Amino acid sequence: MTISETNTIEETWLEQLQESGCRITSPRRAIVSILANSAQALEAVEIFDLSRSDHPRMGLVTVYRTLETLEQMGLVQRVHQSEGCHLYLRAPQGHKHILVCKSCHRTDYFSGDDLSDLIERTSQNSGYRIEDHWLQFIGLCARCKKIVPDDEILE
Amino acid sequence: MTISETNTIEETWLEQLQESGCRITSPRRAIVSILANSAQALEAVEIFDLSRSDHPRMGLVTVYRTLETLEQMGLVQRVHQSEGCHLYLRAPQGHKHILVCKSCHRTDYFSGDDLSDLIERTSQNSGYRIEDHWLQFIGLCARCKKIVPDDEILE
DNA sequence: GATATAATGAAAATGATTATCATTATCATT
DNA sequence: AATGATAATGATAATCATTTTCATTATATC
Repeated sequence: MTISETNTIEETWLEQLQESGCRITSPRRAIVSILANSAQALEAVEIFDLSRSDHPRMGLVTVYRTLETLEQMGLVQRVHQSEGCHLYLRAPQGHKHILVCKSCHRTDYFSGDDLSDLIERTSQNSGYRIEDHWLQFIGLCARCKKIVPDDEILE
Repeated sequence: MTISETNTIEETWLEQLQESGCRITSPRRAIVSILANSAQALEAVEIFDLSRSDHPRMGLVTVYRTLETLEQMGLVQRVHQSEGCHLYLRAPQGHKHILVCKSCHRTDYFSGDDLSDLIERTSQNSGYRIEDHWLQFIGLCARCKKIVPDDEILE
């Protein structure tokens, strides 16, 4: 009897790291594990704090370095905030756009837009070579919406 | 014979500042003058440097404070960059989206999209209350495109 | 198991932005 | 035009996120 192996995201990431010539180290395992399993966009320092429960010797610098590596490999993407630091999020397959809760940093994806026409048109009109775009919605998720009632003024 | 007064953006901004209960000071004049006349999104420190040619005693802190005031009044908007600091730009009338040159920070506006349907649909599907959105195109303007040829790999 | 070297983490540096606070300048009032 | 209340300024220091440096440690290969 063969036990069927379920490849978790985590394992896949570690394999990809290895294939890119990176060594598999325990700090990397810890960081990968957190990011691969979080539905929430996290700050570097949050990853640092979470990882230290299992891995007390973790350095914040290692978190930043690993994030950089994972981002370059396309496994993690940054989420931009209008203020403060970046958030980091497991990247979805294919290019999707993000919906971020500004209160709890929960993140969901949405699609259904197609910007390619607009990009084409805009680059023709402007003469720019458009290389990248951001489309990000910011708001309150269903849960946080309840805590902060509708009629309350938010800034 | 009456001389017709042309209200420059600059004068309009100063009036608006005054109407909001702010005092008109010479550092503010200098900062307003730079921002009202720039077609380019500027860093705080660039505004600082530019202003000191006329106003050598300018403080960087004053630049930040004035930017905050002008942003709150809707006269200036921030341009987000994936790395580094914010850029600040004279806000267009009405909500338009921005096209930023990542080389020279020249900025143009584009419109022609309508996200309201997508926002409506997405907020229904997700349960989020969407309060804000960013749509920003990043690339090379016509001028910088020439300097960096098409076939060169950019990162 | 030994070895080359990639990765780590402690400490310090950096760069953008914000807070503090004594001094200065503006503007409404005399 | 001078006065005075106080808004604004700017020098300095603080903060916060991130990066650099470098001696030490751990990994994958021989």
